[in-house]
Amino acid sequence: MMRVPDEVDEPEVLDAAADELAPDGRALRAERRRNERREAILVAAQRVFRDKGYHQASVHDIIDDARIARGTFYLYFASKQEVFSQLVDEFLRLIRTQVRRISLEPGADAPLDQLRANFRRVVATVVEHDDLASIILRDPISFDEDSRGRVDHFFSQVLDLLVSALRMGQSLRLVRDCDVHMVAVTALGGLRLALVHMLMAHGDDPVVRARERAFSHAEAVADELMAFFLRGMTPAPATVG
Amino acid sequence: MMRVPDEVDEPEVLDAAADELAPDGRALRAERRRNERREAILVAAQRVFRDKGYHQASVHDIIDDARIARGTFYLYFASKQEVFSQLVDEFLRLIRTQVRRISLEPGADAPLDQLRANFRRVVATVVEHDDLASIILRDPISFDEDSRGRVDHFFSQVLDLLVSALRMGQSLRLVRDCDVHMVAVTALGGLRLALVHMLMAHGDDPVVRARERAFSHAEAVADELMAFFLRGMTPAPATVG
Amino acid sequence: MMRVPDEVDEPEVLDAAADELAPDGRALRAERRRNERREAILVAAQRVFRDKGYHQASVHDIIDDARIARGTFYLYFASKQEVFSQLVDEFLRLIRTQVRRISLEPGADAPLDQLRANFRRVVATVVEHDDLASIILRDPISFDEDSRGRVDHFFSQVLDLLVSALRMGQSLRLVRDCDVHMVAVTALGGLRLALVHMLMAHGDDPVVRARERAFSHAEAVADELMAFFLRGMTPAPATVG
Amino acid sequence: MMRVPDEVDEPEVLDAAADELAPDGRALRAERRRNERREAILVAAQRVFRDKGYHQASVHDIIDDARIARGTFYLYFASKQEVFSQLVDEFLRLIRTQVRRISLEPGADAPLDQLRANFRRVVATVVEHDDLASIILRDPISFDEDSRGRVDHFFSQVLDLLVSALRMGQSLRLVRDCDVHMVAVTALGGLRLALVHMLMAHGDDPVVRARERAFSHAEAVADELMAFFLRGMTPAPATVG
DNA sequence: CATGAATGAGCGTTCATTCAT
DNA sequence: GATGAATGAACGCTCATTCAT
Repeated sequence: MMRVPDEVDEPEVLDAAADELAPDGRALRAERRRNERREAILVAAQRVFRDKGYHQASVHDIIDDARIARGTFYLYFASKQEVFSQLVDEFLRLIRTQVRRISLEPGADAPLDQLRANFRRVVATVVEHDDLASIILRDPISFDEDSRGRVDHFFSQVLDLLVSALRMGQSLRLVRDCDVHMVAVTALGGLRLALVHMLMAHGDDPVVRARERAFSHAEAVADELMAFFLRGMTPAPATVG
Repeated sequence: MMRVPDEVDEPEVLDAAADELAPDGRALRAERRRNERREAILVAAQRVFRDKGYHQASVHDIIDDARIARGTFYLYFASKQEVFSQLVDEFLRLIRTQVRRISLEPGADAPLDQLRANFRRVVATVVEHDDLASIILRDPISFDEDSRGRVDHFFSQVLDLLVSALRMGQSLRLVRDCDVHMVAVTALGGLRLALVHMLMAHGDDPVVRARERAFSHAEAVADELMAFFLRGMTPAPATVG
Repeated sequence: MMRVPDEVDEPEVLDAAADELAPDGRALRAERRRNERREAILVAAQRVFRDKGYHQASVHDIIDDARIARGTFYLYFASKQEVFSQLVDEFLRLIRTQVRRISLEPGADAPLDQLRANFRRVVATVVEHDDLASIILRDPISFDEDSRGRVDHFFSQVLDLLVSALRMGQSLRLVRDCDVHMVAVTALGGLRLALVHMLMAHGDDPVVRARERAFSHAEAVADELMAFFLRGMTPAPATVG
Repeated sequence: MMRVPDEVDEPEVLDAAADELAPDGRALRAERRRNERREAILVAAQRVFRDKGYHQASVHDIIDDARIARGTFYLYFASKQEVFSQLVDEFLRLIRTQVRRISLEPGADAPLDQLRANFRRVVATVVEHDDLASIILRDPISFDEDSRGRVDHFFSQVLDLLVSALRMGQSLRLVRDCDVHMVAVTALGGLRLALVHMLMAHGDDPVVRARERAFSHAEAVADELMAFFLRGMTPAPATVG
């Protein structure tokens, strides 16, 4: 989380410098202010989209929350669609960086440990970025067409990942004989709804929090999910995991 | 104001009587046409709501699809909300009639057979009413408030049912020690997404149908779902189911 | 009020007979039913227009009240405007027949007695036809253009009558030196609002009836109006009236 | 998250301060333009409501008259009802400030002089705000429910005022024995219609102006009204007024 | 003759986007 | 760069009138 501001921003600063030839503190500050403003709009939009969904959210809601003028919004984003699209992309990027292919290299951790680590990272990321996650875990029917496409594509990538993992598991005799596509879909659905409930457990409404307290501990959610996926409901001992 | 009593009113009385006691072909046909039209609007609305969600669907879309005038829509339904609400209610009713509590009476079928029968009935109903099911399986954030309430209530009833079934299973040593709420939520999420994919497998787009062909056989879906819920992914033999 | 039905309707019956050449009981009854139906619609329309005004009243309200089908309404009247127009005309005709020019012929009653008789007849007619009167006493801004024109014309005729009566009164030294047009307008306005309150006193709302009980006796209203118009508020004795 | 405190925010603070403490010409001009626009809409709405009444007037009429876009109307007023309501309230306020209770204090003017002053002020206000007055003098049946309530309440207050004034007049032997409620209503009705005709005399239609030229001089109208109310039509000398 | 289903222009209102200041 | 007034297409809904039965 700690970062040295100047280094990260440098490339942008250089671009700006090219315009002026003599970059002084003013340009730097202007650039930084621009980024802050942009970020503030994204944060406001996050809250609004989480609460209302894409179509029901209005630009009015966003600029109200961000305390900026209507026109200012359009200085930073070309449209309501664009700001939503960027939020979606940011979250997809976040999740993608948390999921790593399971390595079967000799020195690697046990596959199930790698799987558990993936689960835990995803769950932690969802909790950390709860607003974004709430948006993406929704049915994309309520998105604009572009974002719907990207989210659908993301989840189909996730499914592909799961399917290939299951196939590998089957070849290793770690996974039983089953329709891997169906199992992948079902597991993803279970994961998604469990994550939604976990977000409720971290929400503001105390009644909902109480109802969903089973989901309040993120790591426990991750582990219980894994246990369920691996062993189902029955008490027969699973030798793995 | 004084009037000589005469037979002036008789024909009317007879007419009215004829209307009520012996409806002729005309009235019958009118009634049937009315019902057909109403049904046609419901079907059109189903398609539109399935494709766009509640808020994004416009009355214009529905009347275009149904090929009727604006006013005609309002002859049959008081509002866009009402037609949506009726679709939602109809589907919830359909599903509720297909799910039966598992009986532990001496003469009853084995609990797992009863469970499997429930699964199969639900899956079959979903396939049979694919448009309605597509609507209800969505995130209710895109519904009107009333319908959202009813759907949320329905799914929370389903969860309650699952939780109590799991508890009973635990007391019978049929279900392992686990967080029943979390398992119930995860199973429901898995079921829901699997049903969504099954609906894709029954849709019109041949590309999608090919991709989802694993879900094309409804009964197989039901059975595989049950197997996954009961035994998870691992090959350890489950003695039950 | 008592009338022999057959005689009054005869001319119309003959018309119908011309069509058929052999008028039997059927044609007679049909004609009578037609008139009754027409009258029923007018009565229903009266109630509706009284309660809602012209533009706010809908054809739906009228056919609901008359318990007929939409189409039936248009069999008897070409439009909502026409039925309103006929109600207006009927009331104007009623009032016109009650107001008679004051005669100065040697054998005639005293002018003030004639005037009082006019007042009383008008007030009695308004009470008797309270629904119609309620409609016409309203501001004609809420009428259709045609009816507004006719009502405006009617009241301007009334004003002309008043003005000429006042001029005559002045020539007879019965009326003081004043702007007769202004006095006529003011008197008419007073009369109209008093009549409106009298109608309230005859309405259904018991609270309103109680508030307006000063207006409950029609003849007293007529006499008090005349007294006010002739003598104003001051106690100076008027030798006339 | 760690940030080196710097002067990044200062310019904003200064800007904000400049906005609030020393509004420049731009802000002032914007404010003025805003008020002008708002006023223009009110004026257009006045004309439209005067010509058509509340229900028959459409937002389309108003924005056409004001030569603005649909959306612009709703920038300044929340609804058609609100703009009407504001016009009504403004006029009621105007009139209320012109009517003062008659003082019987030793040093006060003669009661009849105070009464005449009230009449003249009201008449002058009506002439000055002819459009608003035209609206309010109409039958409130054509208003929205809220405004109808306020106007009805206003006129019932006026009646109460008249009734109590008449009662006081009776106790002072300045008013003859009569039904004060009925006299009050009749006087109010006379006043209202006289004002309506006075507004016609100040309207644009030259034919109407000619017909109503008796009402063209506002003060004369006020005085003639008072004379009529006090003395009626008869020539018997009234010692008062 | 009576019916009531069907029509579509019109209503009041919202909101994403533009642009002069 | 920031503003917010202005825009107008689109929304859900109403209602006077028509017409096949």
